[in-house]
Amino acid sequence: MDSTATSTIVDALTRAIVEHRLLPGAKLVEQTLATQFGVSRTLIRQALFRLSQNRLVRMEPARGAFVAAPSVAEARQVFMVRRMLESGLISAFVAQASDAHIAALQEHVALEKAAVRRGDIPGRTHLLGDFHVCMAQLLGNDVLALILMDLISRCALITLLYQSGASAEHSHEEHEAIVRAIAQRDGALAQQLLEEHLQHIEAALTLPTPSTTP
Amino acid sequence: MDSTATSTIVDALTRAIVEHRLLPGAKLVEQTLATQFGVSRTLIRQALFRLSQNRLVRMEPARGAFVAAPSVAEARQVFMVRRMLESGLISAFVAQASDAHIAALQEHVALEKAAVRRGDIPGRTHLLGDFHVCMAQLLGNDVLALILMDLISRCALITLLYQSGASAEHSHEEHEAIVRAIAQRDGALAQQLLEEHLQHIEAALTLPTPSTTP
DNA sequence: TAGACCCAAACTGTATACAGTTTTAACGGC
DNA sequence: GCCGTTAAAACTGTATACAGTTTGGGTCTA
Repeated sequence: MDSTATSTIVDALTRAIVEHRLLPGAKLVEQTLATQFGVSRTLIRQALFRLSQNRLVRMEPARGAFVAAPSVAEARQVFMVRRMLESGLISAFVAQASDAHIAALQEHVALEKAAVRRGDIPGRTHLLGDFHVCMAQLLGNDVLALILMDLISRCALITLLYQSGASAEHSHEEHEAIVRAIAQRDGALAQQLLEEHLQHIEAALTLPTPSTTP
Repeated sequence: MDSTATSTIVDALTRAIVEHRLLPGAKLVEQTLATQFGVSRTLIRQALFRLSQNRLVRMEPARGAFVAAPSVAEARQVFMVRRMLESGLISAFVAQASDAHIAALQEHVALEKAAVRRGDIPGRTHLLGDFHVCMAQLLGNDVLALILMDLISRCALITLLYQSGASAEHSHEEHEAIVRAIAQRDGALAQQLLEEHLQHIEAALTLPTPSTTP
């Protein structure tokens, strides 16, 4: 594996979920997806199993697969893990990154700015999350990058459920500040800004809106 | 999902790999496993897919599933992530844990001692790894616990490949020291001991032994 | 009219069948 | 005796079939 057929389906469904085209709680009927993708239920099931390991979908025995709706408790746990990983990551990055790595990160933030400016919501959602993965990849730590990718995908669901939108520009500005601190090789400041950044995101999810929970 | 039939197979194979009854590089033939477990290939494939997401098995297209043999580079990445997670975990644990939580951890270390004393190699391998997961569970952070569980399973493969055994007693003693520091609510000492503990484990894998790599 | 029961349609869970690839081993040439 | 070729056996990848469960509606009764 993984025979890329399954991976294609996983990627398509992941994008659909992360970009909020499939909403939490939505049922994912296997036969429907199978005909949509032009494959048999076998491959759809494989994809759904993978997504359920990422916690992007939840599978109930004999009832089927649903887009996950993380609880507030789970959301707090995800953010706690992100803080642990990313505060370690950013100090390692400041310590080890070359000028080229920093330039790549600045390039990424420029892409963010463009997406935010042109109102490209799916694009900016993706880029704002990928910022954090980017550092791990530039450091060459694929293990960390994959774990962060999963956590950030889950955060896309979390922000959809609990966050009162319009914080995209804010996140982007904080990314810019973090990169400036990195470029000045100020590890302590970068770490502090990042932790504040994550706390800002998490602070917005205090209110469990009873809207999309069936 | 997950219909427990698959989970049973996943757990059995995970134990077999982590306890070194299935060695890195070993081929996992689907039909053979299917007859052994008394199910069809369908469920075996589901289990193998899940294990390949945990990086305990590696799947090659059209060639099949093999017990994973992590590279030294991957091993270092795993340990880096573990350091990030566990240093944050232990300081949170010291800050938040109740006396009952600490007692539970002491209980766990006592189980370790018993397993080490009676030479129960599978048992001690499992318990020594679970020590780290235990703290996350006691803290109530299931997200963290699951991630750590995966990482520690991979470490079982890594130590088998690169470590010159007989460090089990050493690991156990370090666990005891860590728990003592926690019981005294000395967060800084506990964190320092834990980081030294992880560095001791990682330090043993400098030499890529060319034995089990086919 | 409201509620309980029952049946049919839909869906999931598992097994099996079939196609395509890889592996293995036998055979013939050098 | 050794290596390249080839054919058969074995194995993986995908689709389909079948059994068991859930779901929704319709009817009958109070």
